[in-house]
Amino acid sequence: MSRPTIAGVARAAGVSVASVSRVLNGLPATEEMVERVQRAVQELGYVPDARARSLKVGRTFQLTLAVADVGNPVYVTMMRAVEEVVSAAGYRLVVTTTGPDVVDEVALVRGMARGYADGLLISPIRVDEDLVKSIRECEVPVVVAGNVPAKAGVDTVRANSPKGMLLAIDHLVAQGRHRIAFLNGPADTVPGAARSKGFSEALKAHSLQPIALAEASDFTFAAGRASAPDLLTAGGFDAVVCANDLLAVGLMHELAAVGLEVPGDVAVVGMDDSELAEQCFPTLTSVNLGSAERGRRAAELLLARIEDNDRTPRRIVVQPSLSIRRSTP
Amino acid sequence: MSRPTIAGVARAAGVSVASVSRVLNGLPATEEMVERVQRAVQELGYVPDARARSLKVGRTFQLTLAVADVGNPVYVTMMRAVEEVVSAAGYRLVVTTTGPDVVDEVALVRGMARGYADGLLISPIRVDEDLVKSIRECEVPVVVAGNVPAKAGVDTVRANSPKGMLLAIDHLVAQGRHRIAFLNGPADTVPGAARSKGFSEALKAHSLQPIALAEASDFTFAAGRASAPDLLTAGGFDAVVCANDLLAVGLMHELAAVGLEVPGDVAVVGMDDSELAEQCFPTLTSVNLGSAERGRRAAELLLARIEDNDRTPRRIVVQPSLSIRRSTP
DNA sequence: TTGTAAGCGTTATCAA
DNA sequence: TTGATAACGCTTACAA
Repeated sequence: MSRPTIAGVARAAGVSVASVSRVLNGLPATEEMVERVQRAVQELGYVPDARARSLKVGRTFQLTLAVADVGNPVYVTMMRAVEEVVSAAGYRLVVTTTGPDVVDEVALVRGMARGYADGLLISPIRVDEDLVKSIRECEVPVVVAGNVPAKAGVDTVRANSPKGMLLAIDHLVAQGRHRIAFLNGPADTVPGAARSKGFSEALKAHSLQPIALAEASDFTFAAGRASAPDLLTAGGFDAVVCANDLLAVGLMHELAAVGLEVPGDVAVVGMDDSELAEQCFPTLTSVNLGSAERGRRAAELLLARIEDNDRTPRRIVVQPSLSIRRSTP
Repeated sequence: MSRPTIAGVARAAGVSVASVSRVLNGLPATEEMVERVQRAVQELGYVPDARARSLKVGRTFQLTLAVADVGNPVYVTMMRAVEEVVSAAGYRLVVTTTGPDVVDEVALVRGMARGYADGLLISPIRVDEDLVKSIRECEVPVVVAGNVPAKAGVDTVRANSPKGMLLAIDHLVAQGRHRIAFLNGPADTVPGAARSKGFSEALKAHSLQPIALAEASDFTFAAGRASAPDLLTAGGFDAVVCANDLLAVGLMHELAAVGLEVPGDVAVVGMDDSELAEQCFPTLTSVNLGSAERGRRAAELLLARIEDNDRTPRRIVVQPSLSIRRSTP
């Protein structure tokens, strides 16, 4: 009643285990051999053990995608793109969640040495020395979807937040909005820092001063709502740029609650251009930071590095575009 | 430069591999032994290989959660609950996507025999004989979050859709809405069939006739939008119950597009009470089918079955509640 | 308490 | 072409 092994199949078929293995792996064998083995496999319902196999061949044909928060729709977009690429290449994709803490990210990267997968695609939200070190020392190829220092010596695919921010500001200014506020996520995160820098630069490019700034405790809907008062007490803005779509939607709810119309009184721009941007109301103008393309490119880099671990690390930057919807005039 | 093994550690520490293994697993050893081993482990940066370990001990300490669509926010809720329970029990959770096809589900269940994980928690969207068979024959414990026939002999945790539907209709009727339409997902899915049945029963309980019916091609936002015309051409309704939140939000967009106000002209009720129900505008009254609790209970059942595979299968039904928000009067 | 050695279920090398 | 057998890296009797 216990699971059949290759030995069981061999016995049932009256052949050696080596022959069973060969047939299963499509190596040369007589027709009769193939026939006998396949029948035994059928009868016993034999399925090869992936652990034993990978222990021997040194590959698992699994890839891990690690994201900070499965509830963030931007990761959904990325996941779908990654899944498509890796499954086409014959790999299984497994997704794990790291949570917002860098120590969990480090633990995950270190844990890859346990042989769970042939490669890791990670989108870290916070980065420190430890993480860079663990990535550099990781036993399996790692590709980072995000921004880590070049010295990490790892393939990266990242967005161009500053450019994206500029697109947002350009658009708002073109629509006559000059009193622009900014709702950022935590500034101690990689995206938070990038957005902040981008916002300052973009305003400067237009010789504008920021009207109000707020920093949410997280890149979530709830945090977006919670930081709305910080913006509202400052007041005086006719547009808000938000560091991601969840924050933007959270903010829009609070704006509605105090009777401010979007886009009439306040224009709102999100970032990520996730599925949520189309689902919310009014639909959200959002900076497309290329999450699908980043996912795709990152997956391709990972596959390439698995093929050849000696290639020099590439650092790809995906250019943003603006998806204009109803939350801006 | 290649990955250190337990033999390498043993050599470096000048002890046997067995001693290294013992120290690593916290078995009795002299203080000096512990000291020497730990130093060697540190120096070499040794991390035990999970494949080899699990091949030997027969457990992976991984659990797989399989969902149909990572983009559906109801799974986010469930995932979070499952993650919490299993990680507290010392398991790693890996998430895989099956897609909408039953053949992929079957392939996944069959594939579990490869030893990827110690258990599978699956939320199948379509169920057929093959799937039931593959679940019954699965080499590792399986818990189904959803509805499969009792003869499958498997632990299940399911929602009470009909009861949930009744809550929705009760609420609408109490608010004076009697011309109720229904936007279902595919009727050939498990949830689709359950919702359909529930809707009919609930209307009957109130001696009402359905005003309009539509069946979306999928449980997605896009499908919800696409089926709105089916409802709108029928017309004559003052409320719509939708089979899930994504469909409801998709519909609400189309209602707005033709100038119908929610809830003024049309009340809308969703199901799942996912994060999206709070994020959309107006916020969505939604039937809470207990996805968090279902996830939690399912995870507990899975852990219990891993402990003792001889326990008789349980079939848990989680009761629904109604989360009233702004989309109903 | 520690070491030796036999597996776990595969694949790959080598003879036959 | 096929079969015996040695790994892969670990845990665990069993012996010392």
